[in-house]
Amino acid sequence: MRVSRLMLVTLRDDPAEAEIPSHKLLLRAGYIRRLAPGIYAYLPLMWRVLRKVSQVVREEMERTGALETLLPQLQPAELWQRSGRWAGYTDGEGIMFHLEDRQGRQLGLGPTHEEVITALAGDLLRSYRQLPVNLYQIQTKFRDEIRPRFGLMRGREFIMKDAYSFHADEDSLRETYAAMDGAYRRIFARCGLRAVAVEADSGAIGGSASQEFMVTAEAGEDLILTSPDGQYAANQERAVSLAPAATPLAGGALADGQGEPLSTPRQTSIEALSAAHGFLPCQVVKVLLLVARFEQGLEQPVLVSLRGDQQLNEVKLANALAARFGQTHGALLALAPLSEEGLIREGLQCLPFGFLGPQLDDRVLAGARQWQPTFLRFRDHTAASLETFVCGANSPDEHLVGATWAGLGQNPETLDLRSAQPGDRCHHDPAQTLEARRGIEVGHIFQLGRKYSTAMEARFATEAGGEEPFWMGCYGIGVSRLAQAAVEQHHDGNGICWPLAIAPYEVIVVPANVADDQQRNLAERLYDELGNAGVDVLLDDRPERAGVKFKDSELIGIPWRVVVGRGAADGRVELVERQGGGSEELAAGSLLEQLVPRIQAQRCGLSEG
RNA sequence: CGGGGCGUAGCGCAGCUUGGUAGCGCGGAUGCUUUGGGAGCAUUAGGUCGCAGGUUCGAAUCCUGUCGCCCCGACCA
Repeated sequence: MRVSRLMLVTLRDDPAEAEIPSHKLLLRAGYIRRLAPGIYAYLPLMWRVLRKVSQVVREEMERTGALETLLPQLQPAELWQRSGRWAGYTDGEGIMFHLEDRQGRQLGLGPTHEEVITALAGDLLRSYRQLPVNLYQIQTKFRDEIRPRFGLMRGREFIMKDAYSFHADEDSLRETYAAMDGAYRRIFARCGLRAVAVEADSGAIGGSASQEFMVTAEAGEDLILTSPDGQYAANQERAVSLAPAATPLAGGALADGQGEPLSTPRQTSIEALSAAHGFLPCQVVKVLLLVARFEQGLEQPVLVSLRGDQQLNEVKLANALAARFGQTHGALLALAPLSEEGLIREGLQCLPFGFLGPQLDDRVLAGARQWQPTFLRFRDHTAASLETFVCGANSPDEHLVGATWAGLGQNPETLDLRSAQPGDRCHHDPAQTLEARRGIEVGHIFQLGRKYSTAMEARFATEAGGEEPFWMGCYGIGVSRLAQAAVEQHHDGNGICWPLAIAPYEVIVVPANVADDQQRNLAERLYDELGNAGVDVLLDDRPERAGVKFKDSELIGIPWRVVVGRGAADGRVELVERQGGGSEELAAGSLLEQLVPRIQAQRCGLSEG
């Protein structure tokens, strides 16, 4: 391809709309253009990158025996009602774009394809003899993100590879899950990305085991916690750890564990309380009130007790709530702090926020309009294991000292509800402490189990002659996100440094001065030879000054540059590697034998081949 | 939705406080010079100042409303 014909429009200034390096660079280098928030045009260079990434994905999926397919993006609501996800995905903060056709039928624009594929599988897969099957597709997905941002990182329209596997039993599912784990590691390595596999929360997709693949980068939206020995890595949403030990409260239990009142005027925060009376935050039990709203109308107040120095992990709490009520009340639609406005709306008295204790009486909810009249009570292990503690007295400006769980007459269900923090000790080896890194989630694999196949009555005939729902797995890769993550991980002050395996072109031939016949002719000849050797090659034939062409070639990130300049008369050219900027002069005649083997090696990315 | 910010030429911005009829850099076009690190000179095209009201002799500038976009939080490949 000739650069003069490439519709290349590069920008000298950073566009105001972009914040992170990869987003700025993709805009500046002419890879993408924004059409609306979260909606981008992939310009010709970007499309080549996306096709290369897709090709790597395809090859590795095919290698595991997966079948490529292409499923409808326009999906009937009825299908989603059968799985029970229509309401959760369209109401409230649902992310599915949905619409009504002229017949008044409800349709959704596919954010994911579990429903469609499960319906198909139920139709086509009749016998255990046909299993296992793994189907995948690469296509545009639609999600009405609350806040699209960072270019392709979180778009409302994006390219995703999604795969769905069907199995006769759980062992077969685990086998495919492991095969996908391996395929994913190869895909990211081949694309030249340093990625970390971490334990993850299953989120709205549901299911049991799940693992995310994170490209480590400063701009990552996720916080991941890893142990230095590499044995443990998890998304913070999911991470577990050992909390620091608590210091026993001096004085022990007071008033038979009911605690002695302590005047604590305006000391509404743990910090103020501790500072005023010489307590440590780990000696205090703090109480958080929330309200959980479920699909079928249930609004359940929740009282969570945590040790004062710990943070609530809302994902863990949401999972506990979904596990308890999902069957009977549908999806958890919202989980929000119980607020003063909420109390007023319910016609209830205001509560002494800042002075709440776990013994808060259910009577404060009596007469509520929508809410259930009793709290669902949980406590974190760290709070449960305190022998004696300080807590709110449930009246303004008063706390209790020397309280015990028995003394307060409380014994709420004990769960892991705390957020693991960097510096915490690890479960597998308390000598290891968690380290924090930021990551961009580029892949996620799930063992779904039988959630969808049961809901949608997708069954197969077993060897014994019975009928059972399929065991299912699903496996996603954000293809467009991966491409941008590659830029985030591979750039410098001059622009993008594409890993060669996914670069739009592998080599750019730059005649320093196209007005010079010798330079132009030699450049043309090398361009032809490289093309004939199967190399993706660009020729910068624009009548620009050399400096402009060098800058552009670096900005757009072509891995190799062949400069045909002053040396052209003697048949000499300069070979420059984008990554690192190393350059060498060599005879034009030996360019192919020097360069082609290196390109072939780099096409394998970080992997051995 | 809550909190912050911004809408002026294709892109990046100034002008607004203190109203006087729109400017700078980059980019585009033409010509000459230059030619290995985003060239110089000259000429030139391009803007209902987001939109709608209002105040005023006069509004990019002041007032009211409205729309859009960006950033921080909840969502996720």
